[in-house]
Amino acid sequence: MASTIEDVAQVAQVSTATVSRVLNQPHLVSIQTRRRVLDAMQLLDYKVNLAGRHLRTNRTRTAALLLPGLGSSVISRLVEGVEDAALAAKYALIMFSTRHDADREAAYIDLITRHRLVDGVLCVSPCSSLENMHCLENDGIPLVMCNGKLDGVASVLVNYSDLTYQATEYLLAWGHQRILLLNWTVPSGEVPVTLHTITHMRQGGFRQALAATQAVPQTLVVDDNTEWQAHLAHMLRSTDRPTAIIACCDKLALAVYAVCRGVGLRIPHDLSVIGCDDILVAQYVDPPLTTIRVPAYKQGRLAMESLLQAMMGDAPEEPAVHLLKGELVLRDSCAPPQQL
Amino acid sequence: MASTIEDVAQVAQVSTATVSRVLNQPHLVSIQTRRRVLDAMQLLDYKVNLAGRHLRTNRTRTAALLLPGLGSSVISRLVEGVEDAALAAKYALIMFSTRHDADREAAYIDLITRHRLVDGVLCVSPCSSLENMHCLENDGIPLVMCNGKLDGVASVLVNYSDLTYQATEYLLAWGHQRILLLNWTVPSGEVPVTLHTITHMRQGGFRQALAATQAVPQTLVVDDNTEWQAHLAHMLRSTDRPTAIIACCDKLALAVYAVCRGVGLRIPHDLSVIGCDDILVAQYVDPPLTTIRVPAYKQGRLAMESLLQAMMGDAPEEPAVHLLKGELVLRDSCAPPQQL
DNA sequence: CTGTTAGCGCCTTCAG
DNA sequence: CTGAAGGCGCTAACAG
Repeated sequence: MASTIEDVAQVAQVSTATVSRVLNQPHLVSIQTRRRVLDAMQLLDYKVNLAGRHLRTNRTRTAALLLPGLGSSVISRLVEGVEDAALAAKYALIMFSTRHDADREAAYIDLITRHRLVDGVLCVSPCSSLENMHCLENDGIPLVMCNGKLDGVASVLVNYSDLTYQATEYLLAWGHQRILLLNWTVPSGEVPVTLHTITHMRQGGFRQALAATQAVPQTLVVDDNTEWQAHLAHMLRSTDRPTAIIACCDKLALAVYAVCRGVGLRIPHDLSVIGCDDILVAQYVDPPLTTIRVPAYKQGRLAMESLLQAMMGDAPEEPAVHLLKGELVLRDSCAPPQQL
Repeated sequence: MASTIEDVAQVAQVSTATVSRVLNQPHLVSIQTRRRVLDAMQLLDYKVNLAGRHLRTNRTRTAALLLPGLGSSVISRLVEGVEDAALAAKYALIMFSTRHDADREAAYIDLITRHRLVDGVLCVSPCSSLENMHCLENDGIPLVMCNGKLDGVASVLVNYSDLTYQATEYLLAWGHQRILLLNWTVPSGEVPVTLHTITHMRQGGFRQALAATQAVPQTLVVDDNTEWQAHLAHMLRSTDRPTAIIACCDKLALAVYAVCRGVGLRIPHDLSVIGCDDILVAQYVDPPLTTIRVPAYKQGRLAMESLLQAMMGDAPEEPAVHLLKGELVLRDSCAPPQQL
């Protein structure tokens, strides 16, 4: 059916070793021979059989990409970075999206380790337990993380701590005293703190900025369901309501917009709002949303490059940890607090 | 290093053939032997080497997923459907996102065909030329398309024609006479019409709905750049401006919101707007956006199931073409046209 | 620069 | 129900 190097060798009147060399170390083959081999390949419409190569080399040139989910613009840009780096090195990507489900993530990791179908794993915002990650470690499969940190594992982090600090400072500078942080819930169970860096970094930066002031940090935890919206509406109706909100993503920030309309508060006059991610529509809404922009593409690219290094075998002794900067994008959703 | 079936066979005191059977046709092995083999596997922490299996079976149990891009909620739900179907059948997915770039898509297809690294290809909203697709066909690699149609190729389509028809009817029923369709541009070059089904279906449904009326169909083509926004602003300032707009996605619809604010028109009083995709924020904006919701998860699931069938070898004679229904989600962005 | 050779790990007939 | 044996396509020594 499909032609093999043997067929090519026969047509080109050379040995299979030479054909293989043309494929992998062309500089070791004389121009004339190379030409003959390439012609034969074209003639036979030859295609390398990767299974054979993988079996022989014991490497698949494939990496697994473990994502928390798709459909977020940040993730998608991150993936583009990963993809570009992988393709430049001729690596393929097998994708798994866990949809923020720890069980699913565990199942995927099990699948990966049980089948040895990849040379390395790139894990973005891991949500499952520590054991799973160590499972990979122990198997000697190179691992790099984005937005998560584990001892001895290379990772590329965005400094959400500093960004949230900046956002909070920005609001403080405008005189806000009652600022609310709208943050994700941390999955329950004995999940290691180190994994959930974003949520904790955010919290940390927020607290740190407020520590030097009289302002009291308020936090509202957001679950999957929509109860938090009713809760927020209730808070916003009270007399000592927050005058500013920092949301952990733009979608949430825009949900706050809707809650405000329901309650009769106007942004930014009655309430300042800061989002995160800088999604496209953030600039279209009324008022345009002040938000945090994150170097997602760069993050993905760096992470993949780091993983490639590890897969190539020349991993640095001390696993690298990158900490990337983001920026606050000022638009019109913040203003001084109203005098009550 | 890693243990093989040979190691397992030795420990379990059986032949490698038996170990292989335990892996693939356990019912052919006696309970006792099976037990012994499984114990040995556990003891040795045995993992199948897929490369060996692939080489032997000449199948990789892997499918390629060719996406136009990530970061759209529709795509992400579609991918979830694909993923669920694939995993249920124990197939892995290799992902490629073309970012609406025909060259990139062609490169990916070349990669796929040149390496034979997948058993089948699932192509979503293809953007490159016909040849590439036939390239796959000719290679005998099973192919299924989403939102694109090619002769002899199975596909799963959403009936955007009908949906746009419905949306137009809805606006007509409210008395609109000057309706504008905001549609994507069709890539230039000798790109086959059959590929760009969504764009054309939309156009078709729109024209069809207006054909029975005196209303004149207007279309504005949206490019990657933002010039169209200035153009739209200009149109909206004219005396015979459109009184309603159908946008080909919610992001665009929300961009229209912003243009309206710039021009001083109010939605829905001065202008009715209908979007497409029902992104999360569509319900948060002011006014909540009337939009088209599409069964993306189901589409992905069906497409993958269809591809699995083909990869299993029992493809139907006549490649299946599914046509899925969507629905119009009524919110508050439409109203009767203002009396001028 | 090129050829010979020996497997990589697995599945699958064919016998028993 | 189980075992023996061959080979899938490729690469990497080792010779020449």
